[in-house]
Amino acid sequence: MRAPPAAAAAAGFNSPWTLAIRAAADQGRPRRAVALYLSSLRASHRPCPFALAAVLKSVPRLPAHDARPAAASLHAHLLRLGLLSHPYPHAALAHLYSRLLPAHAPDLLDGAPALRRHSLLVASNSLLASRLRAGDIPAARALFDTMPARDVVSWNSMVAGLAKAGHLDEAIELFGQMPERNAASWNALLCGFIAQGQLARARELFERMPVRNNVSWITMISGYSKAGDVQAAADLFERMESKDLYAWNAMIACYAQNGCAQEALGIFNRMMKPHVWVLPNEKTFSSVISACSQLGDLTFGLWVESFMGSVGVELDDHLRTALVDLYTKSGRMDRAFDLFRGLRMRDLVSYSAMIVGCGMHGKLSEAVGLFKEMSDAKIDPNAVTFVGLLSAYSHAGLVEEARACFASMSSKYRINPTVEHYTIMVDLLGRNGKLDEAFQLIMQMPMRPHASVWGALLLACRLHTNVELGEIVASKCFELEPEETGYYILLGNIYAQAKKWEKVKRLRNLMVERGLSKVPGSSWVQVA
DNA sequence: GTAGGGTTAG
Repeated sequence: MRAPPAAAAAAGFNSPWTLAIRAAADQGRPRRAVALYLSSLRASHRPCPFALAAVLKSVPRLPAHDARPAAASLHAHLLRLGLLSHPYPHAALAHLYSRLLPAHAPDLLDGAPALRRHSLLVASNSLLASRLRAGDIPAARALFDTMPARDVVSWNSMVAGLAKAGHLDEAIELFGQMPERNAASWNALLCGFIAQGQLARARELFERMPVRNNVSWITMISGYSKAGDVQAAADLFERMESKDLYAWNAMIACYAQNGCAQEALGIFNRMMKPHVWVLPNEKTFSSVISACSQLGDLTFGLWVESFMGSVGVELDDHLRTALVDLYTKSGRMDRAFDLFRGLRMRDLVSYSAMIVGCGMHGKLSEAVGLFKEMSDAKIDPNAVTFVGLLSAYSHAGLVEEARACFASMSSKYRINPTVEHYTIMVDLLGRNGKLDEAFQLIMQMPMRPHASVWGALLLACRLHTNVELGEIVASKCFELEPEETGYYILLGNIYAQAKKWEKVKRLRNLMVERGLSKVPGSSWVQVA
């Protein structure tokens, strides 16, 4: 933490209230920061400009719909108190508006108070950051080159901005020229390597950085997480000395996003232990709910929902969407619809979650209605949306509609069908007796057909007792998943239905030969 | 006060 300029080192800069508010803002607990500020007002009758500056810092971290009203009321509050021209709250407010309404960013430099040198530097840094956030590297560069003074924050912003925009060489060059470096400077480079997918290089840098802070660790952990290296992420997490909320959230998200739902809940439980006890926030619960959904653990999900209320976490749109996903997967469609209707803003993710849910539960007209509503709202669908829509048609057995929908993906929406879309189509065509068309579709797939695609067709061959195609398809399945006995059973069922007892016997011998014999014999004839 | 970390969908 930079010391305040001598003149500003007035009482209040490091008062307990200010420190607590600043800490809450830095820990990503904006609501707590606001609550603390309100308490500070009640506790002392003299409002403190430094406390105000600290609370303003937390406003951009509030949920989007709360940030603007909060900014407006704090602005009015400043005016009423006559503190608008105090350099600290003024700079904080200017910065805040630059984040919420970036178009107004140039206003940052015509300050209401006569800006002293250091305040001018802070304001310039805000403007620089705002140009970098907008991705306008030339404008940022121009400002950086003409700034009368630069401090480590200016350099850090520039290095981070260049690195994230993919100009790694320039970032490294600038980093080399820095007159002074702190942990954030190293983090800026680290972040750049990770953004470019250079994990090994990032790790090397991480290991030889002279200073590391929690941000460095978490940047590295989430880098591994995005690269799917869960083990590397977990190893780093365990090595961390003081795990803050961001660290716990990063690890829970890592597990949840990489399909390790059980482990995600395990980490959450650890953080809830009395001797650890870190107060969770919205991000924590997003990942936890996603893990519950993957596990289909409705009971735990319901507990989480009520627990959120008890720790004062508000149900925002992200959380609602995560819950929509959980409830649709658990078959609680009414509850899911209620949550969906309560969204402040419906977006691609929430529409897709709901459409997929409708698809899973055969609610065709709802799925189609939602898709239309979403198109009317000018929200472009993505591959997930079509998984939902296609499975809705598939459930209803509407071959013609599904074909048209599938074709429109690439022709109208420029979305390449994935294995999953092909699987749904193959399953639908197959179940409706269009075995040849399904087979042709698999042959046309631009990617390598996964066993599940062939498996869907094999199921259809059983349904329609097609021995000839069934044998071809089964051989593909055996090849792709040699350990999976289910395909042998399906083929056996086809033979049995066709009364090809000789083939049944030969298949059983084949299974014994391949060491797959521990299958109850009864399942062969069950369907016959 | 300005830089830097975690965010939901099949």
